[in-house]
Amino acid sequence: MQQSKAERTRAMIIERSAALFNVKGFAGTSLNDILVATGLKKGGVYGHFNSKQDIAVEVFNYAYAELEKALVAAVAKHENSLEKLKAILSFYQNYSSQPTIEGGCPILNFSMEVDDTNPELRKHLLWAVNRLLKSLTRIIQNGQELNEINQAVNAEQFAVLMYAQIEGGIMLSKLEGNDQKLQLVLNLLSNQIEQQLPL
Amino acid sequence: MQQSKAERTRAMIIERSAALFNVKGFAGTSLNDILVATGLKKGGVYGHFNSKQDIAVEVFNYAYAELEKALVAAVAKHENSLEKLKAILSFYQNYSSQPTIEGGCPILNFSMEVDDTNPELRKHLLWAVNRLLKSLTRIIQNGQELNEINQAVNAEQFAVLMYAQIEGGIMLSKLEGNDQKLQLVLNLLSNQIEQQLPL
DNA sequence: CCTAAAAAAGACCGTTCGGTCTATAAAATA
DNA sequence: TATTTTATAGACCGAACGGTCTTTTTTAGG
Repeated sequence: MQQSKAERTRAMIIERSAALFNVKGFAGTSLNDILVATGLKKGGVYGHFNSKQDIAVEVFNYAYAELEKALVAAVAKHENSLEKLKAILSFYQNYSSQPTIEGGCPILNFSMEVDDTNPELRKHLLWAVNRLLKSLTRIIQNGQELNEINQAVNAEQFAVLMYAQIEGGIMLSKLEGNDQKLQLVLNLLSNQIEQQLPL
Repeated sequence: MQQSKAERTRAMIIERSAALFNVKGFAGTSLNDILVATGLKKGGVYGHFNSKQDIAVEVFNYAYAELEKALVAAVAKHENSLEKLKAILSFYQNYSSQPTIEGGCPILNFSMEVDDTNPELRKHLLWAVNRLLKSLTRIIQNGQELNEINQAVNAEQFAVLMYAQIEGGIMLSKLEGNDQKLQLVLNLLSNQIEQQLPL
């Protein structure tokens, strides 16, 4: 047994709490919700964390890591840069019905509540969104270096556009309760990729 | 004095509470926040509303109405359909620095918290987002009827794309604390309009 | 198996939560 | 201006909030 009991319990608390925060938000998730989800009592939880805020930070980091892991896995299956970008779209095709964490995109969910009110969590959000945008930009830039993608394209701009569209699509789908709008946005994005990126 | 005291006070409560809910969210806004913002005591507020939930619903309707009013005013200045669409982009250029209600787009803000947990408020959100998308679609369709916009364009699809991009841009700008990303998205959207919509 | 260390239980804390109700104050009407 | 109606204050409620601390239980090492 490599992992200590404490480490396992701590990880369990984060995993079980992730869906709570992602669905109900920071203010909407109570300590009692966490106790119910984990089966622990207050003493058991506060032995591993100092505050609800601390749990939320760890939960976001975990939720983002899961998202990134899934994205990296989807992208890694392909060699060609355009295929990599398409793989990201494919990943999001199933996303609203099978998100990595219940409730949908953690960046979107956390950012709407947190930006104005919670500077610590905001730091982590900024880190995550920049990391995602940089990875996206890098895929496009690599494609340009390998002569798979048109040099005239502004990689950073296209990455932002792509990301904004996906998040907007997720928001609409979440609100409407079906993935219709997200599928539409992803299809249109796929067209944009095919029309604008190739040499 | 046409408006009764009650009507004025009720309106005042909604207006003063709008920024609270829009910034801190439903769960994050307490009754006490509302009392401080309005200068009233509980008796004074609960004489006009039955619950915090009721206030939130009225606040959202008010916030959406303000947004729509501003959008309609911006669009009405132009005759040409393409100009109308560009006017919407211009409106959002100043949006993150000067939103109609503090906190940014009420649809985005409310939808992220509410969809999973608050069916009554969700109804109003769906109504608002559909109304906005229909108006956008209608502008494009009118442009097609007047031979200002290419018939080959799918009006509904373009409206969704445009809306998703704008909301995604707002989200990024809100998170980053500056309107850089929103400006970028709006510029790219402007290019898309110029390249795809004309005859 | 025994014991020291670690983890979890659960009682307890003050505060704040959303909401109710009665008494008072203010506004509208006659 | 007198009176009735309406609006607001403010005390009050039980429940839930996030968080602390002592005691008990469990885990792990010798």
